[in-house]
Amino acid sequence: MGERADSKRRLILERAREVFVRKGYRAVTMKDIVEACGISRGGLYLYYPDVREVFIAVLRAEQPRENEAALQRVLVGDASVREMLSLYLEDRKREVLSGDRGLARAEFEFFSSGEAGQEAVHPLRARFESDVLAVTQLITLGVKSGEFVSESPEGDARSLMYVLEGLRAAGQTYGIGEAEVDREISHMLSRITDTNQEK
Amino acid sequence: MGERADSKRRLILERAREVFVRKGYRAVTMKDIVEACGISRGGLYLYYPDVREVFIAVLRAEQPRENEAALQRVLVGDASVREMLSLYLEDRKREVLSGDRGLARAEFEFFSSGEAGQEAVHPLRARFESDVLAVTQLITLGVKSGEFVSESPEGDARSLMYVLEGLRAAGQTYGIGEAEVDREISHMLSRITDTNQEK
Amino acid sequence: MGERADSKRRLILERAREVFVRKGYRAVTMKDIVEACGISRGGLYLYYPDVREVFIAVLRAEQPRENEAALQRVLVGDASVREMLSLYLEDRKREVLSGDRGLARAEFEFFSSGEAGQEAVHPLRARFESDVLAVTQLITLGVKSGEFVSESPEGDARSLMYVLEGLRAAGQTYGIGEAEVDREISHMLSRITDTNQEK
Amino acid sequence: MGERADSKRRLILERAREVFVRKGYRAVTMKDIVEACGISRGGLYLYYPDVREVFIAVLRAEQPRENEAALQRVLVGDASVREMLSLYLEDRKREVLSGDRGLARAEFEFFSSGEAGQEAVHPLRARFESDVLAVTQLITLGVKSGEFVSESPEGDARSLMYVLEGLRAAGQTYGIGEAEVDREISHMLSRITDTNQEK
DNA sequence: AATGAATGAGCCTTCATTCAT
DNA sequence: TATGAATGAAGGCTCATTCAT
Repeated sequence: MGERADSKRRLILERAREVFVRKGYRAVTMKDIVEACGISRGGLYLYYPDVREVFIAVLRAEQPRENEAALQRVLVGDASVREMLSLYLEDRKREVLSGDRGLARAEFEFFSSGEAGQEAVHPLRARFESDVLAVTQLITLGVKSGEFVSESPEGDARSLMYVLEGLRAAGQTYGIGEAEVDREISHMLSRITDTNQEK
Repeated sequence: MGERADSKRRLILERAREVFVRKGYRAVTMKDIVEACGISRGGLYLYYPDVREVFIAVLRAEQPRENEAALQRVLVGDASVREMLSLYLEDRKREVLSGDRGLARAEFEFFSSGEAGQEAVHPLRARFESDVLAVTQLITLGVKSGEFVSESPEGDARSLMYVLEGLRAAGQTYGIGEAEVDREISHMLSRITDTNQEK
Repeated sequence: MGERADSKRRLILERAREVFVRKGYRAVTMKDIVEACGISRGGLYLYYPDVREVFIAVLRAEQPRENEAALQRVLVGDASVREMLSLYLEDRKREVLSGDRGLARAEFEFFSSGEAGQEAVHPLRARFESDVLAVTQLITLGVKSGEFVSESPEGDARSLMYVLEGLRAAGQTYGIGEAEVDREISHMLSRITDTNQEK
Repeated sequence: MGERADSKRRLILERAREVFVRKGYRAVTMKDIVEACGISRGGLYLYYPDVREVFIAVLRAEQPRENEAALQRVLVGDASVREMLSLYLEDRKREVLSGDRGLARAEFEFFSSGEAGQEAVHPLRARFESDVLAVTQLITLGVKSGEFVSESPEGDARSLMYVLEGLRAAGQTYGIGEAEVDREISHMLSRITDTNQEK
């Protein structure tokens, strides 16, 4: 029961995820998902009543992936704080630049189309806040070690995150070049970097 | 002929614009547009072959409106530079908080859905750059008048714009409160206002 | 416009009527109607949004046919009152015995399935009352001419009608033979015919 | 085996009966029955191959219930013949007026939809004839006791039954009020009631 | 015997698009 | 130019029915 059904659910979510990554949210039909899963029309309806529910399930399944990502991605390793932040930002930069925005586009379409009820609102904000927290901690560590200068680590972290968010949005709409991303990141970093470290 | 056709085109674009504002891009059908315009199905096809072309035309018609907007919106008046920036930011804040993003949502859906060829890529970027320019000029003015402190007016303007972009994106997805918008804007402004900042 | 649309509507109702006669109400699909009309799927939806509406329209179109029927069917001719009543009863008898109950079955399914709102409730009762009235008048005439004996023409007419209704119902469910119909009709008639009855 | 199977069959028929009472015949799906029984899809198919067979089985199980009903309901008690007939008619009146027609609606749909083969035709006719018989006996008794006047007890019984059938049919389609039912019953009764008893 | 996951046929409904007028 | 009736493809959804376990 649970066994089989669970693995089927996993299969569906996995394949559906690929579809959402490829086509966004609005353009996805039950038929698309059915075909991606290699199951029958009725078979899919056995698990999810419509595209919306599939997407919400995909979002939910995404959370673990994300949660683990944020802090772990940043804090692991014996690198210096500066290097850790750089690594994190490299990651985000790649995300911004690559067409592979993962679910980002689908999420955006989903949330901006009013189909999102309340249930599905959390994951994205959770991810954002989790990243803010991670970066805040990094900056705090950096301030202690003398690598960074910040009167408000959380404020600076949050601004940085919003800039990244803005870069992502810009990248998704009108496209953005590596140079511009680098420039923005440098500019934001320069604010929390002791002027004497900057070379 | 040209006369008549032009005014018909204008009518279509005007009504279609309202539809796009209301429903975004993907959800809009030729039928929606036809009904909004009060013309016949065939009549619409006489001017535009599909939704995409209507939208592109709407975008093009939008540009003048935008271009005029940015600088004018900011530089008009005999207020102090500081007040002018505040006014502009108030504007953007309202935009972020209200669901009414004008064509923004439709544009986003359009550009992020791969349906945009090359032809129409400009408008959003153009608007962004136009705003960057306006704010850069404001900051430069402010530096001259001693109201602002900035080593790189354009860099600071751009960062500010990206934060606004990020706030908008966040607002569109998981929602955002006035307090948070205020906090972000204040934080960014404090960089170019606080005399002690850079030293 | 009206011209063309009206004739199309008439075509649809005519063909749909045949379908309802053949299959009743519940079993009829939009597809059935579409095929019976020889038009396209979308074409039907242009005129009626679902089976229910088609049926209601069929019912409405039926009324004139019916109204004209009742009295006319009975009172026309220069036959004696007795003969006129006999003719009418022959008619009903044929109706009871033949499987061809016209729309009766469909109407029954429609009204007994709760899908009938208020709008369409009238036709069946209207027809019944119209028939009651006709028969009442006949009996009254007969009493005057000395052919019939009745203390309450309307009461007798109504009872007769209910018996016919019962015969029809019986015929529709478990079937009924000509002999039984004849027997019932005779029995009811004997009440208003036999001079010795009431004494 | 037989044991277990029989009780399972009984369970199914019991629950299925409720479904048919509620939804009629045509609207009932195997799924409805499965859910009402709380058994598995496959489980139901083990006993009945389709809705039709379930319904026929329900009908068959209904007969005992009915047969016992008619005569018993009427002849039991030490009331006068007149009172016994009144009781029976009260019963029927309630049946006509209440929306709760038991299986009547489903039966009607079943028989009038051509899905009834020959096998299942009996129950309804059997019930009708059984009622005719009971009322015939009552009238005969009444004639003997001087309470009723009838030249043909069976003929009068049968007419009365058809009127009841007609009332039921009318009630099911266009609705009928208590006054009208009373009026009809009185009218029919007045025929077999000695004029001098009518006060 | 019993289960319930899976299948696929069938009907519903909406639109983009065409075309005769 | 303009109309809007008509078409048919596309996708949604529900069940009857089967079958491996």
